[in-house]
Amino acid sequence: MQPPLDACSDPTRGLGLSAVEPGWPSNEAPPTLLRTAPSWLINKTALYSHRIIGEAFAAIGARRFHVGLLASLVEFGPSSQASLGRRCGFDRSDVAEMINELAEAGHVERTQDPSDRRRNIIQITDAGRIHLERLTATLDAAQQELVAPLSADERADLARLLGRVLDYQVGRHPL
Amino acid sequence: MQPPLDACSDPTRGLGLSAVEPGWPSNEAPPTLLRTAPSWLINKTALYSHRIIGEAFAAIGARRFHVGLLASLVEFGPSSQASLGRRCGFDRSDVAEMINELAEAGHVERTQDPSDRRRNIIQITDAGRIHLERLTATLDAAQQELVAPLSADERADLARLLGRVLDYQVGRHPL
DNA sequence: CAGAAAAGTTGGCTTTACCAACGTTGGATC
DNA sequence: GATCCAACGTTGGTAAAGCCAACTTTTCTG
Repeated sequence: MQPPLDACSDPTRGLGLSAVEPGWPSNEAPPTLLRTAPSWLINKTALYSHRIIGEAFAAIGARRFHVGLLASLVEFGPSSQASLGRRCGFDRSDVAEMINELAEAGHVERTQDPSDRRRNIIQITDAGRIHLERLTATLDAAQQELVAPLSADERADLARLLGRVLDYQVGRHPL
Repeated sequence: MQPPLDACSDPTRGLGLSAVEPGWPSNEAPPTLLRTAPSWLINKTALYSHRIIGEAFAAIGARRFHVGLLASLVEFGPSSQASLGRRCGFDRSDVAEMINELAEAGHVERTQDPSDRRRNIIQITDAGRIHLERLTATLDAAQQELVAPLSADERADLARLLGRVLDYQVGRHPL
C-alpha cells in the first residue's frame, strides 16, 4: 500500500524515528537518486556558495565578480576586457558592464590601447588594490564558513577534484 | 596527494612562466585566487553541470527537475507538493508549476487529499515511471561525462565531500 | 586589396531561485 | 465553540547570471 502521506505534519519537532541525514527536516530527506547524483550535489552546494559569498560581499558593498577581475589585474597586469573575460569565464558583454561599475567606483581605469585601438586597457587603481584586500579577506571568511565541516586535507581534496573536472571541461568547451 | 593521472594537472605549483593548465586558452588561465577558491571551483563546475545535464535532458524532451520529483514519488510514495519541495529543495510556488507540467505530460496525477483539503496528493503514473527510467539513464550518462576525468574512487570522494558540506549547510539553513 | 577575425558596446532573452500576498483549510489554545 | 496561528497551494513578480545576436571599429590574413 501507500506510505502515509506526510508522516510528520508539524516540521518543528522531529520524531526522530528514522535514520535521516543530520540537518534535513524530519522524515523529508531528499531522494537517494539526488543524494548520490554528483550533479545535484554540485548544484545545491553551488547554491549555498552563491548565498554565503553573495551576502558576505553585499555586506561590504561589493559584488561577486569584483574579486576575479581585480585579482586578474593584479596577477597579470593591465589587460583588455576580452582577456579578463576569458580568464574569469565571463561573456564580453558582461565584462563591459562590470568594468563600467568598477570604473565608476574608482577601482579600475579604462583607457584605449594606442597600439590597438580596438582594445581597452584596464588597469587597477590604488583604491582597487585596497578594495581587493578587503575582498579577499571577506572571501576567505565566507569560504571557511562554506566548507566548515571539512578538514584542511579534505578541503584540499575537494579543490583538487573540482579543479580536475574543471580543467577537463574547459578543454572540451572553453568558458 | 596522488601522482598525476592524466596530463600535468598540478594547479598548486605555479612556475610563473609557461605552466598553463591543460585546456585553458593560451596564456589566459584564471587568476590563482580563483583557481584556489572553493567557491569559484564549485560555481564553475556547477555551470558545466547545468549545461551538460540540461542539454542531455532537453534532447529527450525533459527538464532537470523531473528527476528529483519523480524519484521522490517513487521512493517515498504519493506526497504533497510542499513535501516534494522540501525534499528536492524547491520553493512551493515553483513546485506548483512543475507539477502542472508533469501532470499535463501525464507523468503525474494530482488529486485533492480528502483528509486534508489543503493538500494535493501527487502520484506518479505508469507513464511517469517509464519516463523516470529514461531520465535516470540519461542522467547517468550525462554525469559520467561530467566527472569523466575522475576515477571511481575519486567520484565517490567528491560525492562524499560535497554531501558533507551540503548536510552541514542544510542544518544551518534548511533549503 | 578583400575578407575574416577580434574587440567593445548595446540590447535582449532564458533560466533559476526567491519572495510576497492571498484565500483556504486544519490544528491548537483558551 | 470561537479565535488565533500555521500550513498548503496558487498567482505574480523580482533579481541575478549566463548567454546570444547584432553592430561598429579596427586589425590581421591571404
